[in-house]
Amino acid sequence: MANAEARPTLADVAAHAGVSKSLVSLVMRDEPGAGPETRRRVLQAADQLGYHPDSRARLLRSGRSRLLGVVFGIQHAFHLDLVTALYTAARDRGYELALSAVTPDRDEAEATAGMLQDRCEALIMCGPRTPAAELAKLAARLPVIVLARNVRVTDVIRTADDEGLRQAVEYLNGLGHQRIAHIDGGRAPGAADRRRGYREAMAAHSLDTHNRIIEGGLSEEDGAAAARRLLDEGDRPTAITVFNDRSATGVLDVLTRAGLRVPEDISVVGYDDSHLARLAHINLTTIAQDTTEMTRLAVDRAIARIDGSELTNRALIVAPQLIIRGTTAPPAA
Amino acid sequence: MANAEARPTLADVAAHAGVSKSLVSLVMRDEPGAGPETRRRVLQAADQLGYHPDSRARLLRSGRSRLLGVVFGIQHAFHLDLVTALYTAARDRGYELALSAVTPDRDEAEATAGMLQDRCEALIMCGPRTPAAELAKLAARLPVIVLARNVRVTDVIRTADDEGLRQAVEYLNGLGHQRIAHIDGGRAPGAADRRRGYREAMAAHSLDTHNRIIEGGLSEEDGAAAARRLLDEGDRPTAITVFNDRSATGVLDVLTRAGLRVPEDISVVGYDDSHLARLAHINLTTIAQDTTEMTRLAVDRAIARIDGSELTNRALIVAPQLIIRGTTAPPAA
DNA sequence: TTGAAAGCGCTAACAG
DNA sequence: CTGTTAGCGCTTTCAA
Repeated sequence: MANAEARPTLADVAAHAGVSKSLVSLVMRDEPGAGPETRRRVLQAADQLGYHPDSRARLLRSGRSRLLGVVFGIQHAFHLDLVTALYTAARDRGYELALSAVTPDRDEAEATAGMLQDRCEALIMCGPRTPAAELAKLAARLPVIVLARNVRVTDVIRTADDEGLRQAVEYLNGLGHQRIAHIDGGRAPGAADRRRGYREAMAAHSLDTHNRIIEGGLSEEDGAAAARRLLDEGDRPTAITVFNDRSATGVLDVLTRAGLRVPEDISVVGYDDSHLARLAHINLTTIAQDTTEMTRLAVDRAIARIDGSELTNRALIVAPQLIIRGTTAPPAA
Repeated sequence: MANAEARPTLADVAAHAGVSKSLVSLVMRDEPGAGPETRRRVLQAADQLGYHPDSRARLLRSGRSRLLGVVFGIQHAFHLDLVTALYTAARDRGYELALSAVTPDRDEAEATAGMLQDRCEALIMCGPRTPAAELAKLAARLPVIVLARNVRVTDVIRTADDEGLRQAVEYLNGLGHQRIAHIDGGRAPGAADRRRGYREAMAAHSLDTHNRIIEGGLSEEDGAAAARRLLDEGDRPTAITVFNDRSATGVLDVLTRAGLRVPEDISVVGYDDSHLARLAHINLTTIAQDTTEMTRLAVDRAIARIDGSELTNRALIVAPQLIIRGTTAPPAA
């Protein structure tokens, strides 16, 4: 239990096996260049001593870490989906992830600074709120890939959020809805594009007069508060598009408690297709962001930058997809 | 953008400032032993070159990383609360966190192995499902602290889960409830203790005949499914205690959809006091686990082990606390 | 207050 | 196939 005895080193193993350090190094990395008998002896010695290579020394020497830093918000359901997919994407390309969370007590600057210490080869930031100027400074130090936010100063992988809201509005209008409201995301990344998509789609279908944007946010409470305001105001819409699934959950709850049936009395469309939306008891119609594709692109782009490729196309836009579930239906006659 | 130019090193800064590496080293670490003028020159040189110390080399040399590894489930709301609090607790003691997530595509063994590479000085595991024998092996390599699970082979910080359920049952019985059911957590860490606490409390209040344990789990869907079964069976209880808040959310939803009013028709008590429970629109009565205290103890214990203290008391048990919110009331007359 | 030198544990050349 | 020799970038003695 008291693992006080200093950890064995390469040299210890070499001595124990009666070979040179180089051989041990080769064997530990599974590189060719050592005889089978030597290999066996080395592995046995390592096992006996309980040897485990020191990654810091290894990385210091080889100059590479094959480590991608990821900054994400621990409160954001969608970020968690991104992180989940990033692990898979990174592993497929032979990289590891170093996570740094933004929490109520740990802001984005702190989370980012933590990553820079760790000699990550690139930094992937989920929906960062850091000002563009700061991002630019960062990008001068190491490749930075921004996920799910629209900026100009770094590589960006994002969903065509305006298109997403257009799909939602078109679908609802196709069902027969006209009074379609939008509970927005305030100043959150992506919110502006989604608002614009909503407005443009309403205009395209000559529904301008029914335009109704309520200030929301990204949490359940933001959605709930906005829904309450919407109900208070009277002239209830027959359908609501919401900034994200999390906020939509709050909206659904307020509607239900107010005695409204979803979707019979009112339809609701979320955004993200986070795991929340897929839950059987929520079963939310939503606009899916393709996290698999986004994270694959993000990792590929990070690696390309690490490898020093000269790339011009800094923004990669992924198509959203409407996922029809149980919270939408034609308006009551 | 092309940050191809090799990163500046200590030596570069030293040359640029016209001093020795040692001085630069001191200055960069804010250690005493350098003249004010020298200090200024060094800092200026570092700034000009855009120098940032290489933590790998630094740690390699100084032998310490002041890094605590944390393994957690990205799907578990409560783990996210723990991680949030761990960041704060670790920072207070001068340590940093290295996160490794368990995802649907990345099991606990993989998440753990990732941490071992990183030369963390100790490992904190949130509700691990790794068998005790494996945990013991791990603990032979480095100090391991287990949070929120009851095992014998490592240090453990956990809530008195049986006591938590006793509080819930007593409170409900005090309100006048007798038919109190428990939707359990199956094989999840902590589930057995909570079941036992429920049974013992029911017995203590001579409610044995009303004992009713429904198999649940830790997700919303588990709770929803269990609630459906409960409703189908008839002889509805007047109150339900649920394994955790997340599952309770699913329970609430099924009850509401079935036309039952909470708490007028039926009371619900969750567990964890995760942020879910606190949301205005959920407002769930629950048993709080004191994450602040638990993580503080976990970090303290980790550091004590790192420092080689001989400690005997391996299990630290934290008291749970009933948080009364809006999902509980006396049973209908 | 400053500098020179030795090495942390490892990998990468190169010789044998 | 194997061993020797240099360092990676930094901290840490120890002397000046």
